[in-house]
Amino acid sequence: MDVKIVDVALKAKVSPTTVSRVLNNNPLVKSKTREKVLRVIEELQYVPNAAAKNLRQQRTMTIGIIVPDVRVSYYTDLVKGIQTKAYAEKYKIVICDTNNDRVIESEYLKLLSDRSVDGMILVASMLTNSEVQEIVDRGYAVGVIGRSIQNSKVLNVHTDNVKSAKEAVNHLIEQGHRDIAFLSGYPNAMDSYDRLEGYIKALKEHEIPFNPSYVESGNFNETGGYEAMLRLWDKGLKFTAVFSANDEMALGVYRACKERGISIPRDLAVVGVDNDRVSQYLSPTLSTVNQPKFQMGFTLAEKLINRLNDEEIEQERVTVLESELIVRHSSVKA
Amino acid sequence: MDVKIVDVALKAKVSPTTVSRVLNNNPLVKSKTREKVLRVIEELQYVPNAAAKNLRQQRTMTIGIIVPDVRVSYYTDLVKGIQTKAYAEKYKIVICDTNNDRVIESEYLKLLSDRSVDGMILVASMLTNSEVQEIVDRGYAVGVIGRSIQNSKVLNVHTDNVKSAKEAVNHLIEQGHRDIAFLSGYPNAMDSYDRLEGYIKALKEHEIPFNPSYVESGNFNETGGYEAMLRLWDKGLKFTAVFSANDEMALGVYRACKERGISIPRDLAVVGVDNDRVSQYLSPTLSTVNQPKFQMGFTLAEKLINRLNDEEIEQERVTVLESELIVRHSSVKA
DNA sequence: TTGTATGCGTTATCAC
DNA sequence: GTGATAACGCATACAA
Repeated sequence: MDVKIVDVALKAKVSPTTVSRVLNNNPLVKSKTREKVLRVIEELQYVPNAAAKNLRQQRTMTIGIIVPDVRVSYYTDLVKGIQTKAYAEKYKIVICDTNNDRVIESEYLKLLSDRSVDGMILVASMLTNSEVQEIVDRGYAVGVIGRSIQNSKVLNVHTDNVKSAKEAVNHLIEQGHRDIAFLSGYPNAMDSYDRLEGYIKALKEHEIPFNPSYVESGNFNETGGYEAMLRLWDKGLKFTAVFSANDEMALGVYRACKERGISIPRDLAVVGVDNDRVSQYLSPTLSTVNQPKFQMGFTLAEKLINRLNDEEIEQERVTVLESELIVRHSSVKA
Repeated sequence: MDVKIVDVALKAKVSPTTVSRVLNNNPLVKSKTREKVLRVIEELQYVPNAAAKNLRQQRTMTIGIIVPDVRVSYYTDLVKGIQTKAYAEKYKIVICDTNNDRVIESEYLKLLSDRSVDGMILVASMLTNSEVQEIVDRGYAVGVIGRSIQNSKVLNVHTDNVKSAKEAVNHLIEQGHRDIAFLSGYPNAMDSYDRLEGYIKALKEHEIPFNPSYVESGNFNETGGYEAMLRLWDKGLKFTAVFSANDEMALGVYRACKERGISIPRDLAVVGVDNDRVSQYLSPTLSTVNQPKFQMGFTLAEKLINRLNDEEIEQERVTVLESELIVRHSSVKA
């Protein structure tokens, strides 16, 4: 089988312990010995066995990430941020794609709770609080993005969704709109909830009555956004603008409009959230609230790793990053 | 620490061996014993330790995937296919994003060669043949997408790139174009090479002389495509159509055209490859060669897993799947 | 500065 | 049907 530490030890005429010390940069080793060992390691192409190391050290230097769908650029931008930090800190990442399925998500959680990861990052998770709680209780470091959690240990990074949603809706109102629909995401997603709150606040401030009929859920995905639009129209509602809780659903809005011959922004103004990569390629380009996705992932990974390295760093459990409205063509009449 | 197999054994008044048998569905166990053990496992919320299991069994039920950039939908569609099959077969996946950097890719390869995975899938790899060879020699099952490899053991899935490139260029010629530029990807990528070949063949068949000046490399990414276009124009070349070896680079073409006030398809016809998700949202919509990305990933994972389960299944080392030209608006004048 | 002995938690082998 | 024991490959406590 593979070459192992004793093979190196024998050839270098030292003990396995010494080889281990060299591998782990223990400064006690005499530099001459170190060189000799390193030479043999090179010669034999020795690579330490991960399973043995993990078992012995009770840690795997691996972070698990559970995301709804790796094809959605919002999630992959987060992943990219996470993995950039993880890589810099010598951590590996395991990615689990739940396909937007809460059952699969539960199974993955179980799968990861076999100590194959040291910590987990749950993105837009649909798990129950008690499921998350249990993982924390088992001693895993946990971070979440896109959901709230009542646990005082779970790390979290988000933007001020209430504020940015308010800004987005204010922008629409300033463009002269008063009948504004809202497409929400998963009901239990914090992001979704907060954006609804911002939407309502903006209306209130302009003394526009809030009508719940104008709110439809699109589950954060393209198809959901498409179907939500059809439902809104089928109710016979009149509205001249729509605020979509994310850009993915806005894609569905575009599709629905195309089918029904409705012109954006002439007949319908659209604003999304995320600044998804696609949004700049749409026609018209989509006005949206930029989320610092890479930075969010990076920051959360940083905190998680700090905790794993149990450095006694004073760090906030929750980080709030800045988002900003990007006005493009979908919300401004020519 | 965690509850372990002996804790279960003690509480269930059996030996660890029996617990292990229950966990691994060994039929020898008396059903009454099995039930008792399962009850205790449930009570104690026991989850077997992965590292110990991996060490003992010399396998991890994990597949490593190395991709250039998880933000690119071509790659994530492949990943989705791989992970769907892997998940069904109880395999986990580790994803490594090289950020299009061959040095990082090498490091990841090293990282994964610590037996933390049983097999690897390399996507659009920039590794040398000998690097790949070494991994194979170490006993890892290896599959590749988007590169050729001289090794008789490496699994591969691809489409007929020569044929589909020829089709795409024929389509442009049929639209009346004779001066057609070609944007290639990485020089050593098989996909890139084959698409160039198809491009040349199509020209030859229509007795259009092949001029190497019309070929520029864009390294398969948006920026590369953009810069390649500028280089082509700066050479003072005249051409009315461009065939881009993938859709990502076509995005760069769109950007360059926008900047220079060149209208697609009126002044320049464009055809890409991949049927990237973005391509249908572009304006004009992008004509492209559809690649069955999900199926490619799925199929490769299937073969890899067959090999890992060392079933003596007779299977082809190389699979060729069908691709098809999708004509949209970027290549047809109104 | 280096080496010896032990154990991490599981499963495979063999005996009962 | 079930159990005792060894071994997977490494890092650590302790000894020298």
